[in-house]
Amino acid sequence: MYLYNSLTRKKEKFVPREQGKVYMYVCGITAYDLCHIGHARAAVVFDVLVRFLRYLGYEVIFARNFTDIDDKIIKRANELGIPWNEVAKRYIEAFYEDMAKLNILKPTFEPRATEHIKEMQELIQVLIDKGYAYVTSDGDVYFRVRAFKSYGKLSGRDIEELKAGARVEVGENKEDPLDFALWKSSKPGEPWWDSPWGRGRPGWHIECSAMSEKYLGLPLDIHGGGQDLLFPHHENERAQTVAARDIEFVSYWVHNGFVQVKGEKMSKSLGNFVTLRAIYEKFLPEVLRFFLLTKHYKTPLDFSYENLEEAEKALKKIYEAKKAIKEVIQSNPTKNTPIPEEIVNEVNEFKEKFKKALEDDLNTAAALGFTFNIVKIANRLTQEKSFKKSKNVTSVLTKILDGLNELGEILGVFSSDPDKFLAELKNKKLERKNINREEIEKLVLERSLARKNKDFKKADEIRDRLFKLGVVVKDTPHGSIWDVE
RNA sequence: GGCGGCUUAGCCAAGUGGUAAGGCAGAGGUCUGCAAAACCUCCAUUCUCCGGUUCGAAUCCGGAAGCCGCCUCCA
Repeated sequence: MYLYNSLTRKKEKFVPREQGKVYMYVCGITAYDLCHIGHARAAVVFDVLVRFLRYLGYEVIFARNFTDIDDKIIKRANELGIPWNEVAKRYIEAFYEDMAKLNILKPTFEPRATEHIKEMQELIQVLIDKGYAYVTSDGDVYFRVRAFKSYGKLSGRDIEELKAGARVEVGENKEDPLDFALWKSSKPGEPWWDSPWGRGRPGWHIECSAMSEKYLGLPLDIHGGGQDLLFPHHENERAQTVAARDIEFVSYWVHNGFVQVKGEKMSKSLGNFVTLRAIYEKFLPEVLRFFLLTKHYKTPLDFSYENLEEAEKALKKIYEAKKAIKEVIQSNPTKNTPIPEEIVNEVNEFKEKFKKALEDDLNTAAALGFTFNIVKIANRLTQEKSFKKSKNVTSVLTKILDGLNELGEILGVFSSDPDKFLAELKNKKLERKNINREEIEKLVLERSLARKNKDFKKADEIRDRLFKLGVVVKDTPHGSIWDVE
């Protein structure tokens, strides 16, 4: 397995600290609002990484945190007129619902910041004792950035240049503008915890350092998150842990690229975000997941409903091939037809190629390319008369189907039952395009009757009508079937 | 301004020195009452541009242009 490591800015061979085990941490959400596609991308990317590492035989111990106390949560609570912990609870629940639909596996640990105040305080105390942090007269605690020599190493920043852009907020009492908060004294009306430095609450960065170490030990094999977390969040996490423990924090830093809309980053501040719930109203979650995997995880991914529809078509193509395979296998063919060698070879190589692509810095786009190659072969075997009545073809098809299911399980897509998926997809598209099912079925029946009576003129008229409604009819030996365009 | 990234067909997108995967759209054919789906064939002599290294470059080096991100909360 090779991974691009943000720390070294190189693709590197992945070697975990303990043989056969991977300790992985990913920054989760701050629970103050609904998740959008950007959150989904991060979740899917690291979910696939976990699944693939497990497929390779590693035991993966995976922690993903919830930031459940933070300025934004307090702000949101004031807006909604409910307690801050209610805000966190509400959005954590929403997160679970949205992620379950996306087929994201549950991490081994899901630590919450508010449940680890003690661990954070202990870590802060170590930093104070070692001279890496200081307490102000207001009861805030700051990290002394200049005391930490390799600050900026992860994000490739120069401390002098950072200084030029650094700002000091009103009321802050820092030694240096670069210093960041480890502990913030509470203002009236804000939640607080007791601490050696007075009542207050933790800064954002310290939770990840404290919780990742507690659950996974050091150094973490993999630390993931969105590219936007690289600076300052991850840089600060690294500073805290390295300064306190005198050991490198993370072996492999992995950052996923942004989801963009018309070339711009999708974000709260730009207001161009699309929530997962909005997507789910129109598309199956699996379609979104598939879409998110069509591009390499590091590069920006442009979101549009057109692109989602393309992903939907592509995914449908795989499921239709699976459905056809199932049907041929169930028909118990008896003949024996020689299968061209190149087909046999390609089927045999499929899994290996797919795996190679994922081993190369999780190249899901390339893996999907190989998937379509095999889909094409499967279609040929199920559609061509000479093949589809053959017994030996069935064994090849079984191999393809098993392969698709096995590999689909890594990506978390196209591994469901095809009939189930296609039925759900049809419903979703009917809903999306506002098509009345009864009306369509009535027309299709009418047309079938007309065809039976060889009244092709009427049949074609009805077909045109259906087409205008957004429905395509296909005539098969077993009768007419229809689908949403 | 500093740092980083990107630019491959009408669109989406792989490809990190050996002669351009895949998907969508499009054209022709097989099948079909006609269609649809599927299959077969075709669809980038060329990878933003200009130089260079090399037997050989989309891939390496230098330069230019355009776009994007981070530098403040953000997946």
